Amino acid sequence: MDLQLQIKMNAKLFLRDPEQSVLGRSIIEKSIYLINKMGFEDFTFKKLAVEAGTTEASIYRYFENKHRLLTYIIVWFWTWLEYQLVYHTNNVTNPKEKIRIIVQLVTFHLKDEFTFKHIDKYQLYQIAVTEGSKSYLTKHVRQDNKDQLFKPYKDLCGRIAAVFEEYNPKYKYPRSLSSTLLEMAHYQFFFKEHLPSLTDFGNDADDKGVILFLEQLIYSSLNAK
Amino acid sequence: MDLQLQIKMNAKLFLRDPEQSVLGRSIIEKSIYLINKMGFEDFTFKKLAVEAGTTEASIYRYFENKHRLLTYIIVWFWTWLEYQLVYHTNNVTNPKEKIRIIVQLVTFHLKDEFTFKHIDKYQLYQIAVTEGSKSYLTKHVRQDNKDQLFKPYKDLCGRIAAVFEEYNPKYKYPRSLSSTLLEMAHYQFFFKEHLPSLTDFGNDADDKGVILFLEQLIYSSLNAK
DNA sequence: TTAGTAAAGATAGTAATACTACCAAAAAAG
DNA sequence: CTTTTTTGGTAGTATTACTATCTTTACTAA
Repeated sequence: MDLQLQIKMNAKLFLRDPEQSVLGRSIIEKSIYLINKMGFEDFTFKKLAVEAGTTEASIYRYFENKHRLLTYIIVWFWTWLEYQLVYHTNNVTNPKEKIRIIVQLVTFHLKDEFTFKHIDKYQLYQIAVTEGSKSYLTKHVRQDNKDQLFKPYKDLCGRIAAVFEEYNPKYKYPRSLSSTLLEMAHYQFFFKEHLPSLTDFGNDADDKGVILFLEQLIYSSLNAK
Repeated sequence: MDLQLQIKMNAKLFLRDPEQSVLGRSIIEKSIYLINKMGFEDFTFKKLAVEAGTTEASIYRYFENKHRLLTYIIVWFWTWLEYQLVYHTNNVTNPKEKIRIIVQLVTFHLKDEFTFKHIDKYQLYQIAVTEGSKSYLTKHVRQDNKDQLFKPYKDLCGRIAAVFEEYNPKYKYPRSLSSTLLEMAHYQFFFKEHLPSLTDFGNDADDKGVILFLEQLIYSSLNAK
């Protein structure tokens, strides 16, 4: 099965909707490739224009600046994560099973039925790990938040928090535990790869250790009296 | 009591040691002021030169580029945190009391006896919260790590992990729990201020909720069987 | 069929940024 | 005291981050 899904994005994220044209989709595709390859700091609209076979001016017709483009792709990723969460927990009643699925999802270990011609989800995941927090760690975070740019992240966080509350209605920090899970899924993975002594998984070939740590963190916190 | 302390920095962090000259110390002082005021993205060496009453070229004699300067002040902060940790837990034997001190320290709620003429520690703490992770979330993190730039962060993480192990020698993830604490102390604080629905402390006037959450997270994880 | 309109491309230009090369003054060392 | 080293100042370049304008292409609707 090859399901098609169109992710609807907040119109404030772009000047012209990149989903609606060949050039727009190419801009997204090549951004993901380039940001992942060279890092957000070295990524420029000039390089993107060359890669996409167009000009800087044309890219500026879609996105105000490179930070908005980063926010666009990161928000796309969060929105996709929320879709996946809903899709995979739809018929699941046991909150313990839901939590298992959530951890698999945020560590990118869940099989995904959806495909997007112009979006390489694994590359996008890697960008989310390394560059994701840069989308909100800015001085304009409050204005961006007012413009609802981070709604998909907050919705995802809220949905995971609701599962935590379902598991233990008396637990006092469902949202903070949820944002901790979301951030740490990325950070522990980054640390494991690049700064291994900040983790206990330095020599591991796979991500099982990270997953076990996250599960231990969640369950011990939710089960504590 | 007004204790003096000279923090020794890895020589790879600078081209010329800023601690050794009036201009150097002014560069550090004004960087902290400007990065905190305008955010790292809008901070430039030109603006810093104007603020410090010098020229761009003079600043380039001290630091290769603005990212290195950010790394310098963030690493300084980590080093200071480790000094504080050692200083405040020196005569403490009870690991539970040590953990209480650690949480107070990483949330910046511990009284500090040391002063530095040119470093405003509260401003530096705010930079650590918002810009800290940008020092290592780069494509050159591996080379920087080889150059030992992040040693103070790893040492701090290791020291906290050692306390966790002291509290429970059988606990399997002391380092990951330590890096989780260090990151989340900053992130929960940032979220509380700017994206409150990612936390459970949106309406709180103080940081008590964040502190209780972090303690609950640590103790439930360390106490779980 | 053709006139209208919107998207995309081409070209050029500006201000700021990131950095380098080189020069001058002061301090320290022999 | 002269020489060398340190330190700061001046001036430049390439790149980046945009903006403006004009032409071409493409689709759209009378």
